[in-house]
Amino acid sequence: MENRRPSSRAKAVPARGSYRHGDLRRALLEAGLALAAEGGPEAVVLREATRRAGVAPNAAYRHFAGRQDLLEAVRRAAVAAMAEGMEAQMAALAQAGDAAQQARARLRAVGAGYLRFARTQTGLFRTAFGGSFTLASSGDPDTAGRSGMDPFQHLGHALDLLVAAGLLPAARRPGAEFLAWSTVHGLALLVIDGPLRGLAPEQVDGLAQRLLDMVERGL
Amino acid sequence: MENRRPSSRAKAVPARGSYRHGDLRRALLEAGLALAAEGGPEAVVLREATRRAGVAPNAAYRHFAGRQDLLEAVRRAAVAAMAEGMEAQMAALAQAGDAAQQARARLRAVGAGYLRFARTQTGLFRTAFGGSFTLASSGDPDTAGRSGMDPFQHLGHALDLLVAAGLLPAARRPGAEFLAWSTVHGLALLVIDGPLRGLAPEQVDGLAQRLLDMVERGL
DNA sequence: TGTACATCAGTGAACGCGCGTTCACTGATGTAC
DNA sequence: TGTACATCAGTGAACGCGCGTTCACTGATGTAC
Repeated sequence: MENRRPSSRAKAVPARGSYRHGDLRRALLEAGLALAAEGGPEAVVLREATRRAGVAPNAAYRHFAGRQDLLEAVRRAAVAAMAEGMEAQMAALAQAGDAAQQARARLRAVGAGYLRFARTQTGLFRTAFGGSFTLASSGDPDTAGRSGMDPFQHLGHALDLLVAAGLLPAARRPGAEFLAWSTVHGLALLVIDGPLRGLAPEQVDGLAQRLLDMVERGL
Repeated sequence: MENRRPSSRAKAVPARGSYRHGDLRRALLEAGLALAAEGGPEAVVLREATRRAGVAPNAAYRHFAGRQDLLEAVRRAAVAAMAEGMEAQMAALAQAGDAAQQARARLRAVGAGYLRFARTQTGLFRTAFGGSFTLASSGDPDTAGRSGMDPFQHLGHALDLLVAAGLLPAARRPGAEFLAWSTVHGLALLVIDGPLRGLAPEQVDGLAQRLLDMVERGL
């Protein structure tokens, strides 16, 4: 089952293979993601990524400007992974109920998806949102899930639906994403890095539900 | 104005001076705090602390087991500094109003103190609560402010007053500190490390007020 | 179809960096007699 | 009060570490003729 040489460009399946390695850029990115998943952003180490890709350390410089550049690419991919986690959570939603019920369920799914991702993919979460980070410029495909939306856009959309359903006064809509985000972000960090570290998943879920109740009531 | 030799133990003022340096442990701790204030926890570097104390690198090992031990001491001191920030915020409170008004004002002061500390002492905040951290064992004097309470105890106390004033159903009291903390912690991080980084202090205050409104209403 | 050439992905070796930490020491102090 | 001794805070030199990054290279590929 050895690789045949591509006649001109071929191999067909990967959009754009590179010459020697096949697709070193992708391999490095995936190694970086694995490192991030294992140990968070500071574990994304150039030399280790090249090691895992089976390549000399400096080969990375053909595809990334340096360590920082690789880390940034990994970060975007981690954000996209979070978006997909949220989408999975929303897909599991019942389609029943009126617009109001659906809007509320959607907002909760966004929050629950955030927390679930933080809990189950802690390394990636810390890479995406753990340290210094900025909002992706809207529409960056690297940070979007399958739906084409990034996590922040999902949150904004859920809040828009809440307004449309008459559950959130339009006057309170501006900036509401930051209030909701703060809340859930804070709990996520308390759970993964803070004093709530040891909590059983069910206990975390309980807290999360109360927190989301609080947001709904308070918003 | 040269130092006279102490006759037996003397120098009197510092509780327990060490022999050669005067009080190297304290000097290292303070250098560590300065480093943390400038660059957060990862800036707390043993060699640099000794450099600032004017001492050989390995001298630190007379007073700390190693880098981790120094960092931990710095962390506790940073937590205590936050407690004092909260206390300052509470001291500025009007004593007027009934118990209900006072209880609410107190909770807001705790939250506002937290956010203010995060904004004005970012490096120390990140050292205290930025990475992995655990709750101090209750009553640890190293993490307490002048009042003898640490930040978490201040929050708990404010919530107790809220219950006493009849503003928070006792049934909802258990775990409420984690909900309130999450909320404020999340906003703090969004402001210092996240997408809200560029915001003017007044805008942050505006968001903070809305957030605290939300907590009060939602709790 | 066949040969000469240009491209550029990956190589191999080496750098300087600052870090935390260990070792055997030295010399000012406090204490026993 | 005066001398001998023990203590132990701080010294000086050195370590190994893995990192990111640079250099001049090599050799498989794609392309021009």
